[in-house]
Amino acid sequence: MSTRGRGLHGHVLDTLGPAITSGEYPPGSVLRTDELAQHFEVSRSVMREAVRVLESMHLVESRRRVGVTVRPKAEWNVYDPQVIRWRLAGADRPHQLRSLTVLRSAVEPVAAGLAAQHATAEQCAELTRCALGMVANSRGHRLEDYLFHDVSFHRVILNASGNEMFARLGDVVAEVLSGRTRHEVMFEDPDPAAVTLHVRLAEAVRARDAVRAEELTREITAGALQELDILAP
Amino acid sequence: MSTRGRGLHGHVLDTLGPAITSGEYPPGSVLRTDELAQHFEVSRSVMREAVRVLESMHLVESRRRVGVTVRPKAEWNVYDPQVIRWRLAGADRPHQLRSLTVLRSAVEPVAAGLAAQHATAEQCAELTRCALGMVANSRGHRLEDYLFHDVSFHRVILNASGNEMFARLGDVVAEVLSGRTRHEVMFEDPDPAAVTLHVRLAEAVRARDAVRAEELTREITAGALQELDILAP
DNA sequence: CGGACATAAAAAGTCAGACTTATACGTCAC
DNA sequence: GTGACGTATAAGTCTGACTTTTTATGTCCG
Repeated sequence: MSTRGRGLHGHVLDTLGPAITSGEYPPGSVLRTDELAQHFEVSRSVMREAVRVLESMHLVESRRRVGVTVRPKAEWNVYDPQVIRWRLAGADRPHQLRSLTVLRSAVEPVAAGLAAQHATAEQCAELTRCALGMVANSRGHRLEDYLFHDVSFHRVILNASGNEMFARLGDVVAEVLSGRTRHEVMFEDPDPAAVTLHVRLAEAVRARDAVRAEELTREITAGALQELDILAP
Repeated sequence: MSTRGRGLHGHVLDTLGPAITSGEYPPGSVLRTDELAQHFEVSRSVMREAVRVLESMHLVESRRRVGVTVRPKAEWNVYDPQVIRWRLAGADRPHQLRSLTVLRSAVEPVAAGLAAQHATAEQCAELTRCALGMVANSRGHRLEDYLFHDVSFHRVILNASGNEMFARLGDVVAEVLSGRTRHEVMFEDPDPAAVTLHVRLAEAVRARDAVRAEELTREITAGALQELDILAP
């Protein structure tokens, strides 16, 4: 999923990216292009392309006579979906998950308010469909199906906000929600209260009630934060 | 500023990036690596590195036997600082400015609330210093100095939130604020009400009053949005 | 002993050319 | 019309030689 046959440099990135974001090469580490090329058994040209990509993510800096140095974490492009995926797959997954959930709690309520103002009839319908799907799969350990509708729901909200910056967070939200059910232990059925909130949110958007939509979303994201505190206090 | 001597491929990006984000090569356009290399008078290896970077930003997709095709705008990594800069420098600057301001209005209030809880004594002091600097330069067309303190103020808030995702938006906010005074016409001195809000926000953070900090920031960002509506309704 | 300056080495950067591989597209047979 | 097949095309890869920049070293002179 992450690396479709993007060629050799993609394969290198799949190994080197996680190695850097996981701290295996801590900030300040110096890598040599030639050595890396040998290590990965690729040509220097391929290795250079990979380094260029890492450089564009501000993960590393390449300087003559010095080598490729890993940049401090604070400078990384942490909004790059690829970086997010690498970090979620690595050691500081819990930390990253919390950061992203806080981000959600800031963005989604505002997005929902805007969605209530700008959603098309089609988007309203889709929203209702997702909410119903969540209800239908909220019992009996149908976690995968529930997740699918949950993700779709939030994607529609973000898209309907009409703000491109919000819309592009759809993948992030999907990643966070998926992780919750797939990586973290999730034996029980989803919280019925959360399901109800989604249904009411769909109604609020359809009713063009921006204030209520925003407030309901605040409750949803507050729940997500609370859930994190329970899992990893 | 954007391109420190990043080598030839950096120069190519500085031309090709804006050309794509500005719509000069609309989505679906097909470019050929060889032709581009000739056009920019660089070797294919350099051109390939540039393409890889554009690919990592999801601006283009490179496929065998087809070429390098420009991806639809909806797939671009719009959080990439480089992409943001390119777009702010191009034709849809107003649109991008609005998107970013809406993003600010979602993120900054929550960040301020967290800052009130987590700011160190040093950060509180820095915040007060910035606020005072804004006051001191709020009259007499000292726009550049005012801007400097304004940007610093918001950076400190975002950093003090303790959330890395928020912290990384410091550059974006800086870009938006700078643009407001430097690109958009800004004859008059800043709104005294806004200055007061910043002073009160610094106080709220120092007093650890998260609710008030959040509310004050909401007023600040609401003002920024309103300002946009006046300039480009 | 110490600072200025020249020198050398190291690593990234650049280029050119040959070769490989995947794939879109056209052709031909059925 | 449909399917199999061949071919042309453009990206992908590799290699080796060369250039450029930056840093470390070492020497000479004060």
